[in-house]
Amino acid sequence: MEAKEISQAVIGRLPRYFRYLGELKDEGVERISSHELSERMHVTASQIRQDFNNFGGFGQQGYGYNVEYLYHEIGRILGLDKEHNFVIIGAGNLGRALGNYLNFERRGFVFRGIFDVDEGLIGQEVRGVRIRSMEELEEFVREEEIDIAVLTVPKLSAEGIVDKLVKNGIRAILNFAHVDLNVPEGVQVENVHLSDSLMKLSYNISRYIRENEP
Amino acid sequence: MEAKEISQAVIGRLPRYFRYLGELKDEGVERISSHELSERMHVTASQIRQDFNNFGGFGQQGYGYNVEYLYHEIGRILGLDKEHNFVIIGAGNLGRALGNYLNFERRGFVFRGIFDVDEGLIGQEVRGVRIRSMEELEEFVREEEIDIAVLTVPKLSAEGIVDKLVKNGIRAILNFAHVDLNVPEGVQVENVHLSDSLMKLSYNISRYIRENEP
DNA sequence: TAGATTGTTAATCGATTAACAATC
DNA sequence: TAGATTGTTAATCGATTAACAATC
Repeated sequence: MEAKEISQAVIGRLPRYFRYLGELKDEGVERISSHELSERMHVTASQIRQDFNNFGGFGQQGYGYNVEYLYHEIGRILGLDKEHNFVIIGAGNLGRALGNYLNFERRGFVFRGIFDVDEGLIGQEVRGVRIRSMEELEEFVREEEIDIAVLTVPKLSAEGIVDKLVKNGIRAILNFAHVDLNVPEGVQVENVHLSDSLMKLSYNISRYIRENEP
Repeated sequence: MEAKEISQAVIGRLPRYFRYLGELKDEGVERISSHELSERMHVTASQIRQDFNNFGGFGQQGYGYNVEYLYHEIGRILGLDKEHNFVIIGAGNLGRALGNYLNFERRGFVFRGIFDVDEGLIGQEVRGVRIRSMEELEEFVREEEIDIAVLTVPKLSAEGIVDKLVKNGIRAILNFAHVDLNVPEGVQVENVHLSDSLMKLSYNISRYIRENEP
């Protein structure tokens, strides 16, 4: 069924569908047509139907989609029915904030460990998880079957840490370090480059001013 | 010169070019061809030339591109030659961490204020900036000519705050709240939806396992 | 000048939208 | 059954890549 390659453009839209369907579910909505959903999400009904049909038919002609069922199915497609153990590497301001913020246990993401090189931080706790020495990282990732590493370290140390993670079986990295990571295929990377986001905003501000406030 | 509309796909690549050119500059590299840059960045030389040519010819036949000049020009295109005042709204863990982390003064992004509803936080400082009451937000944005708001508040309060920001002339929002913001055209939004990023990783992990570890 | 490499046009590829027959 | 809406094929649009003449 799920044989042919799905484009990342489609994957990138799944979490948003999942969020809207969750809201509909909470509102007690039982069924929804691609047209109604398209109005709510500001995308075309055609795209919605194409996207869903990448994974097989979830709807019913003349009826639409059952919200509860579709919500559940998209969650399953996203792999949210499985648990994912994650660690945070770098217990600076951002790393500790994410430890408190990434509270996605109900989505199956379990915060298992946090690491830093700074002796002063080691032993402190973040949401009940003890900050460990970087020395323990490799064994921990291997033994505790960590899938995902959230990387909040300076760019210069990133590459070395990534090598260690890869060597010990990491499957994915959420990268906040401002470098492009080199990983073998099979290791997934999502970059969160906040300065890039700010620069895009800056460009679009300038463009808007140039075009509309001459 | 910069008349025709540039696609967001191109804009999205500019910060990365900017970063690589900055590195080349720091390495003392004087000139680079689209082919050399393509090898370094793992994109096609053709795309590089097309992208740059959206903004006019920066290169020279038979020579390539002057690194220093191109770096400077892309910075200018991104609007980094202008100052952008920003505030952070929500002084929770994430907001405070970003106050310390978004240290982009040298890129022209100036941290001017941080706001929260929590009486206990008001008066504390984040990188020398005092946490203010949300009551002061509207006047501050208006009087201090704030361009950019970094939004780290619970999703339920996001929409109300966005209205206030828009009313007082905000130009762009970096949105960490897990909702789609409704803004008039002319207000730029970049979303940083960390749970969406985790879900994409989850999907790609599942897919890789399904296809390669049957 | 000869060689290199851009700027730019043309070809290809992929993603989005439109249309409609199938069917609930 | 008639009406509604999907699933899917076809048409369009836009973005990427290839090719090459222009030119430094």
